Amino acid sequence: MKFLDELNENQRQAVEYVDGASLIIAGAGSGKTRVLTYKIAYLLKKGFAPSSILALTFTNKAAREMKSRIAELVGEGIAKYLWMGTFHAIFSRILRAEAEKIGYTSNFSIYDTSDSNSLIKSIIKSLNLDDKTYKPNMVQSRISSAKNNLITHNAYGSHAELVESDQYAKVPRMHEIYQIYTEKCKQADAMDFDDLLLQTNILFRDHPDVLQKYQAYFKYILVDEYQDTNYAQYLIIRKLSQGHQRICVVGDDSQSIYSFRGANIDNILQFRNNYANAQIFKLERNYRSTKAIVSAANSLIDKNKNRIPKTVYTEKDEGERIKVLELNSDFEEGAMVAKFMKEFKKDDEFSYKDMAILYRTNAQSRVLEDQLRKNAIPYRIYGGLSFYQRKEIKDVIAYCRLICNPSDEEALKRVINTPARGIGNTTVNKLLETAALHGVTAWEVMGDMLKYNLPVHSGTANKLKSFREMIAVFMEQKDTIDAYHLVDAVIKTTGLITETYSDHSPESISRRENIDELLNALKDFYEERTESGESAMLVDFLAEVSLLTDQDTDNEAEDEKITMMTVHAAKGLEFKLVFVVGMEESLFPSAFAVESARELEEERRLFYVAITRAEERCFISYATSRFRNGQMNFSNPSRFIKDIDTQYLEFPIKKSPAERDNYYDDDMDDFSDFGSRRATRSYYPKSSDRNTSSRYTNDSSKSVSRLRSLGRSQSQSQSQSSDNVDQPIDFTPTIPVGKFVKHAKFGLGKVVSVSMSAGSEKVEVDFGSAGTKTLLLKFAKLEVLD
DNA sequence: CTTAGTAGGCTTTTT
DNA sequence: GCCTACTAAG
Repeated sequence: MKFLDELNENQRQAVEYVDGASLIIAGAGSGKTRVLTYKIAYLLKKGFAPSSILALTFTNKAAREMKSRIAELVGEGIAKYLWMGTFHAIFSRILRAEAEKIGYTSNFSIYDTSDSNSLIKSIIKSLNLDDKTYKPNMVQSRISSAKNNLITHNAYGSHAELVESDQYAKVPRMHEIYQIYTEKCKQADAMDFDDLLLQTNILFRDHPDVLQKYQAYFKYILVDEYQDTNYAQYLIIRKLSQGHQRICVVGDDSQSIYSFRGANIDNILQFRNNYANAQIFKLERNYRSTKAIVSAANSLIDKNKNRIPKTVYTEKDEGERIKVLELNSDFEEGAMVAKFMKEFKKDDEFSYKDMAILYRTNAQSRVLEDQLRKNAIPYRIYGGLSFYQRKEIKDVIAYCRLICNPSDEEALKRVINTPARGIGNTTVNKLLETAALHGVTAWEVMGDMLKYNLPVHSGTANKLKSFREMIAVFMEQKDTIDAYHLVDAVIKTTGLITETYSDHSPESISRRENIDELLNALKDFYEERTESGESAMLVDFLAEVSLLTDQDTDNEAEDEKITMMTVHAAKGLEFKLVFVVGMEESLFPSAFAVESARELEEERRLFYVAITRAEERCFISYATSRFRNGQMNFSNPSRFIKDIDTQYLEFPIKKSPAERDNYYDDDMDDFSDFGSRRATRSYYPKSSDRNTSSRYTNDSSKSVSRLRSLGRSQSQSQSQSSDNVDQPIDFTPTIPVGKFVKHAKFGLGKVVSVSMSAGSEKVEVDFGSAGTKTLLLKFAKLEVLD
């Protein structure tokens, strides 16, 4: 087979082993996707029918890309029969086919995170619980992690550990909430994202015949990004592969960064224990980065204890060392990054599309953005609110959901008064209460308000009636009119778009654009489906759209723009030049992670992911002060910088005072420039830019507040910099970080950070149970202990 | 019932 | 600082 020649020895062995379970440990940049695609092509050549191969990925995008690459190897006609998709997409398909076996209809709705959240809120309220104690988000994540670990609401109550933990967290009625939540979902014929995996497990557990059917059907199973699977996913594929053991999982334990979403790194670490005769293949040759970058990353990840031993190497040139930058503030950090980018561009070393800024949190993007705009550097920000999470889009989808599934209470709640039609909260609550009282859906109550004694005035009753009639018309049409034309009618009839015509605010314009974009997507959907002879009805569209995210829509990497995104979002991508910014304690690693060794290791892996995105050059920067949550914070360089072997680092660039002054000059220039922000946006004309609408709409207010903060921080950093001119930034603190100190009131504590503030030394001390306090050294009487 | 104003909250987020 | 989600007045 010709394409096997394009693989190295390890890759080829991994591809050719098809007789039993195998684990492919694929280091960063080791050609993982290539191995996976070639392996599938190999399986096809070996005689496996495409429809007998199940390949699971974590994003639709990954699935689509892999499918098209396989199509190039074996032809579209064959590739299209592969079962390739995300866990959620594939198993929702199976669940729809088998729905009635587990008490659902095949049209079940999929509740997204905000639907779940809203449902949980209403449950907490109905139980008369305090939502300060029972925080909806907390409840939601508890339920989610229970589901990820396949603990049903029945099992929850008898799970000693969970019950105890709930007692401890002062939320003893968690179990009850979970139970009602489950019932409500079922009543609404709705599954949340976690249900798609949980219910698949329930289906396989309670219906051995169904399991057997799929076991026999899927003759080879492949899983990508295996390090990020959770227990529910692990068990599904374990059950499916039980008989033949023809399963191949691919992943890199060093890049496991999604434990907060339930991913369990033990799945990959314990693979050999779970699959007795598993073969392990290690892809250790990196084709992406220079030696300096690979070595630096290796020395970093080596500090993690919990990992599968491997040594990533590269045959590329040594390359430049990683440059570490120290700045006085987040503003200067942005300015410095912009400056470097401009220089690289000017020297023709890199073009903008080869550059990326990676950060730990989305909130960091603002300052960077300002600096880039100031320097006329075009950028694209990834992350933030996705297209499908925008209000107007969710409204349209909610109408669709209601039309296909009248039991969908969350959809009903969302659209019943959107746009405003005089059905307010009081009415909606009465409606829902009456429905609950009679054990029927709100939709049924609306159908016969007299029968259910709905306590509303005749005017309100008429409004409910006409709303119901409007929806009922669409319900009758949903099987005869295609999705595109139906949704078009929905948007017009319901008045969703009408209200955006009346005013010409940027909000309205952006909302209308988004709705138009959705309609375009629908049109494409309709045309593609019609062409291939597939059904293009509303239910078909909904089945797909509920599992779609923003990651799937865009792909204009060709644009000459730099990329800005969180490190999480950057996984799987590569750039010639990478800036990893905000390498500070409490930010990266996140303050949430420093308590636990396990979480700290995950943060280190995250940093590993960040560095290994770089092909040629990598910069790491930290600021000694930063605006966070509206106030100035002082911080120390991240401990992770110390984890990198210094021989691969180039240590701080000390800025000359003159150079520093330049930043302020730049800032001043910008004051006159702010009014032209709108014009600046023409750098980024594509409406598919994420956040377009939110940024757009708040533009003026934001620039005003931003201006204010700019002015404030400037005076602050200026006074600080004048301190620093005669007092170098790396002053020797009176009490070094890490020292134990004793405070009269707070007791024993440990120095977390030391910084200069307006000429005085400021220490941050962790007093354990008394909390972390920031103290000015000249006031706080601290006793230094050895 | 709608709206404007304010209090609280806050990592990461492949589905 | 910025966003959301709830509360008080129209």
